[in-house]
Amino acid sequence: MLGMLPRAVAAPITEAWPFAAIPQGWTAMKLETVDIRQAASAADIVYEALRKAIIEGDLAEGENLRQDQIALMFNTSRIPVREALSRLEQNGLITTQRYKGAVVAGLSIEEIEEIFEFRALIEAEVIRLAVPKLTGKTLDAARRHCQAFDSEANSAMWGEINRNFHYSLYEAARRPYYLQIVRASLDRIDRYLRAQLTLTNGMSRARREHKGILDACIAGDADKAAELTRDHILGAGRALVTFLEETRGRND
Amino acid sequence: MLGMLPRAVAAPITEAWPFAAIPQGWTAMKLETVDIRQAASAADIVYEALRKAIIEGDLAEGENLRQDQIALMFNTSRIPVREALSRLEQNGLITTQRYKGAVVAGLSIEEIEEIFEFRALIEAEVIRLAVPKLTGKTLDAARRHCQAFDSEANSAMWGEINRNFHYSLYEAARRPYYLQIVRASLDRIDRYLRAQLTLTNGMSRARREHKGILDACIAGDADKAAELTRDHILGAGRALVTFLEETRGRND
DNA sequence: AGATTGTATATTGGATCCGATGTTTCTATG
DNA sequence: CATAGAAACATCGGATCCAATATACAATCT
Repeated sequence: MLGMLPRAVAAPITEAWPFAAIPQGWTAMKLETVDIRQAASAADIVYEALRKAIIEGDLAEGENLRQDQIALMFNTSRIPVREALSRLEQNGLITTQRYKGAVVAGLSIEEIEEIFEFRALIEAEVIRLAVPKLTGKTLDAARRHCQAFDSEANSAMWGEINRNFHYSLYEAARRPYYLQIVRASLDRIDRYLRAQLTLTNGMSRARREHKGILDACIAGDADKAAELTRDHILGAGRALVTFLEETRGRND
Repeated sequence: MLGMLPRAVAAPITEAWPFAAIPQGWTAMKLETVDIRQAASAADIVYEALRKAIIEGDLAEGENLRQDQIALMFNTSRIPVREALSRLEQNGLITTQRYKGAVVAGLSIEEIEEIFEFRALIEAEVIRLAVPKLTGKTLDAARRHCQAFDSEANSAMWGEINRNFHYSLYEAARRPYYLQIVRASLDRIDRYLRAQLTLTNGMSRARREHKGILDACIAGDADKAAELTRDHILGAGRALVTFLEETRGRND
């Protein structure tokens, strides 16, 4: 499996990670979180690692991304790094300027509001399509993910658990294109959500609403599950916006 | 303006285009269709040109895309070409395999159905949001695009006119993220739509439905405009699917 | 002193070269 | 003559080198 990749890139997985070469603030990025076996090229690894680091908030908004530094980190040349950065820009996660470099993209409050509105529309529809196709197995998985909220104390994992819960239900809709869009939308705002969830106590409400959605799914009530999902997302969006308005000014 | 770009890439615009270097079947691709001034790099130009060629059907489904051939076409090296191909793959327009190359991605009938269903959901909502914000100016523009259907005999232009009509209304919603998604969705299925429109006489119905949507917009009836848009897209999807089922088998 | 210009450094985008691997063709042998 | 193995060819991903440009800072002029 690993042999499929250039050795220089795969090496950090098994050997010691060259932390000394990493610029300040970068040590939090862990390559172990990237599934090497699914990567076809070094650019895939760099892309996935950077994407994770951005959506998890390890790379702060506005942080400079220097090609040669990243190349050094991944023990590769700048070519795969550029390809990864180009893809990240395509997805709106970073912005680049010629001869000046790339920075992690920030979102204005208006943009965040739009994305939540959009997510509410899509995800409500996805769950409506999913409910009639739910099996006992997928419901069990959703139940487990729902309970994982209660047992997980590490707030850094909440974002991941949140995704797992929703996706476990969404998968049943068998709409890969919808899910791809949902994933991209969540990527954009995930780090803001994580910050808000850990700093405020928005988790208790999320737990309650998740239980409600799950119950509607178990009852087979597609319309109710859709409405609850819609309210859940819009409510989370409103909470996030008020949180951000306190943190930063209205114009940002 | 042009000076912002490496000379070798910008050259074909003003000087003679090296058609001799282009492999067979490629002469239909015209660089003039790409707005050079908005491109920050050669990769942007290659990306836009290939994207246009794919969505307009100039590059057939399954067609091989060789890096060095494309690089020859654009009078550049393979590096920007690879970046462009990587971005196209991210958007699902092509698929690549190591050491084997890239091919224009094809969609199964199920995937096409899903995308139309998705578009109906999003675009209906976009027009619902747009109607209250429509001004006389944007309505005039939409009216002009709607009439352009009647006067345009060149069927190759219908796809472009269709986009212009819908987008002129959608813009008023002031939802850039929605529009970005709409654009990406349309990119995926546009070439199939174009083929179907020119080979069947689906244009008359499209004309009629466009007029209905426009009238609802003029009347300020957001719900009706949304419903008509939804029906318009779903109807076009059904027509396309039956067309494709006749052309190819159900499994493809 | 402040503004302006010139130079050194940093950083990006692109070209060329190289190694790895898939594909095709040709030859040798049963 | 058919088939298996080898060799030539094609193609891709990555590394290294080079050109263009932005920024920072020092030197110079008013």
